Amino acid sequence: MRDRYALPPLPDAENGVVMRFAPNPSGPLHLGHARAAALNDAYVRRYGGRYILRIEDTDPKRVDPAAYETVPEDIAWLECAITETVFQSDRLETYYDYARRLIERGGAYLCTCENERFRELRQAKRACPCRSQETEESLARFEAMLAGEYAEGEASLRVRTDLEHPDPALRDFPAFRVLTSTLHPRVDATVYPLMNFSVAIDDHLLGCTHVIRGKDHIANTRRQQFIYDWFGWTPPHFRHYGRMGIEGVVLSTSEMRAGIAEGRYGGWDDIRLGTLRALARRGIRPEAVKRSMLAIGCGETDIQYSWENLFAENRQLVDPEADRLWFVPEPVTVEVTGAMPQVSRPLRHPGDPARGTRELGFDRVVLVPKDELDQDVSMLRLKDLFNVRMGTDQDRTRFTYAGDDLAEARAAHAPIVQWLPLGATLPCTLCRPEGDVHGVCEPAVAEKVDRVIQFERVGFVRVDSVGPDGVVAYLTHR
RNA sequence: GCUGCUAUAGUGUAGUCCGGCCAAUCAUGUCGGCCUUUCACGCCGACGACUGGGGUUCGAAUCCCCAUAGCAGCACCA
Repeated sequence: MRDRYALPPLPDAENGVVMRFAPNPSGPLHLGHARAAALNDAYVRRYGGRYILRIEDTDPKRVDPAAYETVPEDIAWLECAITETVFQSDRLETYYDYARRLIERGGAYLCTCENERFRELRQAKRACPCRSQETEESLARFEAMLAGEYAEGEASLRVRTDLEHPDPALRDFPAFRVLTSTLHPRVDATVYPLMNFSVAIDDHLLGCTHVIRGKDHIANTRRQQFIYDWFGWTPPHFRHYGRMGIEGVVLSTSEMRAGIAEGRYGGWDDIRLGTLRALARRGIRPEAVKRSMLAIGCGETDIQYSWENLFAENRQLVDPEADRLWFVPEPVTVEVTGAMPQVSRPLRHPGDPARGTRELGFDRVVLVPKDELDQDVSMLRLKDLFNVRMGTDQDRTRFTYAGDDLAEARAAHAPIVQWLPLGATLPCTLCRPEGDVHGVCEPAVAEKVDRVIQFERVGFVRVDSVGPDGVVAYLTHR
């Protein structure tokens, strides 16, 4: 039987691979990044080799300095087997050097045409005047560009491709531009390579054998091919997967940033966001994220992924480990008559009795979920305690002890309900994407900060914090 | 508009290269049942798809053509 997480084999991979995950440091990583990171990671683990984290920070306008911290953190959380980290901003001299070599080979020229003018010419499949310049002149003008003799927008180094190419996007695309209006947080530069140039140079120099990335890069792959051709290099094997959306979630860093700035979201780990930090905060395991991404694979079809699939992966991981505890949402105080004080000892985990029990003392008054009282039943089973008959006394619900026999409760189709003693509880807020629920929980929940537990009959939650106002927990999923 | 890619159940996915073993795989979901002092887990069962139309062929999810739909690119972003 086929492994659900198995990926198709890669060509020429038998002797190991060199792959890379190359994000733009513009913010924390999200599910979209996770797909690329997980796919590449899985192949490196399968074939052995190197896995490069390459920070693509050649556009200072798109660099968020904080991301130099958050991106490696996020990738570590995802447990990807990164073997080395490379910053493109450290490699500017290398790119300049290869630019000179490309010019010498006749593969690039320095263009000083106005943008709009160039676009018109390109559309018409016509060469711009700069295209015919001598190699020497291109070289000299490129040095002048590096020396700061051109202002922003005045010059760019273009790769000589094919003016007749049916796709105008591939005709003489730019490789370098001048950028002085925005300072780079890490380096002092005025000339930056464009993505297609730095990526082609780096993939070759770092020895990348296979590249897996989104299909939004298909045109870039063709552009990069021209660079490989000029240098006589063999390109890596490429594979492009389709666009992925997730129901109800924004996977755009800029949109998330705007939402945070406007106060619509509490931060990058707001549980309504698709960032890895938000998933972590909800109690989604990195392994569940990776498995989901591997199950999706690298098909070229666009997909609308469903949370259900991710949740199912996570539930499988979390269920055997999560201790069971009780949370009573919207608690109602009810007096129980006819029963002696006693101690109930529910199991910490029904599948693993060895983990022991916790103690809940019953003494006349209990807190039960409000919703349970609205049901059209006359009998209730207080879980791990006894049966009660529901009655009312002056508009208030009252319980009367109705025996210990579980079979009787089943026969009467009595709901089995979690409860808590009046005294020994902690206030608890359960945060869900649809809104918060207030209630009380067992005091033992306070020992579970940062862990995923199951609130029985409610769902899995991650205990986020314990403060003076009680416990804050996030609903992971049911 | 131009250039290109893709199209299997509610969702994701296998099968498509090399046509028959596919009345189409697996997971998830929904419903029902069993188990159970949780509405969880586990187990059993049911539901549910080859975008449409032509063609080639003894035979098409698979090959060809057309249509339709979606997506990507057409940035001095990555």
